[in-house]
Amino acid sequence: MPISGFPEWLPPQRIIEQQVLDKIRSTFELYGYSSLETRAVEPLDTLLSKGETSKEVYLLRRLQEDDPSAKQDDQLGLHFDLTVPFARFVTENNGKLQFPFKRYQIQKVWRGERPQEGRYREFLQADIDVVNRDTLPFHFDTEMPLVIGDVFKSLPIPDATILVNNRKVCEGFYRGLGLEDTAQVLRTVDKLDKIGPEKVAAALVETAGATDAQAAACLALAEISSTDGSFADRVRALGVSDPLLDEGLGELLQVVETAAEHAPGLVRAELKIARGLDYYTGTVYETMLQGYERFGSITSGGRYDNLASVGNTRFPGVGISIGVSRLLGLLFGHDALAVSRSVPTCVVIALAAEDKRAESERIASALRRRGIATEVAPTAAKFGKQIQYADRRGIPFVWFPGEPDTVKDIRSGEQVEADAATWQPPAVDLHPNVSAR
RNA sequence: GUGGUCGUAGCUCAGCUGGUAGAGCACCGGGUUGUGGUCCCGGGGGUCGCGGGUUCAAGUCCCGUCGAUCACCCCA
Repeated sequence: MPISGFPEWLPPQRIIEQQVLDKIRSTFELYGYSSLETRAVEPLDTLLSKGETSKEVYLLRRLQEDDPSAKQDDQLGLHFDLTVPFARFVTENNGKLQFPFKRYQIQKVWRGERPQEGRYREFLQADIDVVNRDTLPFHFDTEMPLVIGDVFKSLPIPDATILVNNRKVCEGFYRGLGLEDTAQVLRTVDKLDKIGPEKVAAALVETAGATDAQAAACLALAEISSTDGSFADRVRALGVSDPLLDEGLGELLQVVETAAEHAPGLVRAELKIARGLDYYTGTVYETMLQGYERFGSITSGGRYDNLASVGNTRFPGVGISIGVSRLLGLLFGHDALAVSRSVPTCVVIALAAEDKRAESERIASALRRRGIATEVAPTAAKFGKQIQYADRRGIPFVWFPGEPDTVKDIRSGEQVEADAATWQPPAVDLHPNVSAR
């Protein structure tokens, strides 16, 4: 029986997932990120320390616990993202790490929310972060979208757009406007797509103490969107001035312009996005997959200047995380990915009779020694059945022992003489191929 | 966590106002004493998600529960 929110894939889907993970991993490493794995659990107060009290955290409990109601101090919870555990890890090991520290982490995370399509309670995230001691140069903020863009380019998936904003722009703008509760304004404006400008304006007046004019200005800011640097002029044209606003605009401009040079069309400044996690202090990212916009962001992250510290030393960071399970779940659900075979096997060695198994196994060994995934037919059934065994699984070759041996490409029907010591399948057939459907 | 919709063979679905289950595809076997994908013939497979209730009788009505999905919340 399935458990709600805990998806499990079938073998062909798992082949796709592993190849996707291989691409993600190799791309991360191309940019110099080191792999890290942290434990699944963190002390509850670590998980909740950054004000994420609304998070649905799964708790860990022993069956034989003496008194479940007592000892809440050292309560453990499953992590709900990879950034908070990473920040904890950095502070814990700061003496052994070299900064700036670039790491990637591909692990399961857990959130006790109501599942829907593309929303799970247990899911895989692929996360990169850069952390430095004291201050982190801003150019790392511009690197994040480039890494993600390269990952997506290497995968057979629809085009994606990375939406970028900067909290300093919003906070500076709101403050320059005379609104003090910038967090509340941000939360309200974030609902723009859902409830529309009229309701957002009304809510701003009601909950954030805005005047009609202030509310209108907030909406005007939220409407701004561009794939080049023109957004900055449009913001300035709104006539609000504030040092933080200027700083934010400069940063956002760098992200957009860097992306425009290295990956045209990938990034768009979108001044209405906010991102839920409230530890972000500057740049924020989210990603829309073309054709899947209604399922929300498949990648998100941002800059956090205050997440980690030891004594009075700060460890600011910036990171972004790919929602691997969401991405795959959506694509699987829409039958958008195909794989050339459902098993790793490249060659099936036919078996003429059960007492010839040793001979077939010798051929299989010879092929395996040279890296060709090979299995011997499970029974000495009629050759037609053995070919069918391969065909059902999408295995491209069937090998017939004989004098001489022959190998048949069952897609074309072509059968040629072959020597197990030298025969090589076409490179594309060595492993299952994942493609868009 | 709150509310709505849905849940019949592996898959897609049929089953009228309640009378104890069917099709196509898939699968297995045979025609084809041994190199498949066509065709023909035959076959297996369903506690109608699960539990309870109403009724002489429930796939069909009611309640609960689990699962899928949608909205809210939140977010990958």
